[in-house]
Amino acid sequence: MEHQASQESSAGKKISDIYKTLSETFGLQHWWPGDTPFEVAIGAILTQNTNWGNVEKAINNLKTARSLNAKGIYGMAESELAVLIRPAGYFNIKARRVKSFIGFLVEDYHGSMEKMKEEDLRTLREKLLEVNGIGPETADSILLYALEKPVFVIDAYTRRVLSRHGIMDLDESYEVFQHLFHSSLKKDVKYYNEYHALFVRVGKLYCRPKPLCHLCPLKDLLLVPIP
DNA sequence: GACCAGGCACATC
DNA sequence: GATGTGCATGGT
Repeated sequence: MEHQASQESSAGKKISDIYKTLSETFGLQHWWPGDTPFEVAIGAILTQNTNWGNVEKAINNLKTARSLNAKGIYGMAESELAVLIRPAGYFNIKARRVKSFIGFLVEDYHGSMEKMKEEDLRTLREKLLEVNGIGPETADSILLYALEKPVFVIDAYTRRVLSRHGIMDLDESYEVFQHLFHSSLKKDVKYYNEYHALFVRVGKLYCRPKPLCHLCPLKDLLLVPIP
């Protein structure tokens, strides 16, 4: 028990150190790109396993069609939506997922992200996870970036960075990764927002499947040999 | 042409 | 519970 606690706090310190180095290196990230909570939520679904540049094209198509709102998408055929979001890839799957989310938004919150924001956090997260096409990362992205709830988002880059530092196993569960952040850091929306954005920034540059650790600003914090 | 991208659901063992 | 597979466009 004592051993576990000291392990956890040492991992916790590394979590704080990594944030410090990343923020000093890269500065503010200004995430999430999106004009409204609704746009951020749709973007969270569209960006699943997809480059953000492609998502922007899809979002722009929705804007041009004056359909980037709950009513617009609710009244649209799934096939029509698929055509608009085509650049985001997996367009048939994502059209269904966006439709599922809109259905939930309309039925439970009258189509209002403001109303959704008033929901109890734990309840809302569970309900989001029930929606087809919304898994833990998408749910938490919506909670943090659209609704400003203090929930840490775990993504592929976060997993890779932590596993390469020997802090976590790559295939550890989402919840275990998330718990490490929740237990180590002050529960603060701006902090969580910035930290996750920094993971994506450093990950894109240096922590891809083929890593460039020798160039990474985190290399001095590595406690394991550089691959 | 290969590799990668801010995942998820579903089938199967 | 672990592991494998389909989904698809567009940039490097």
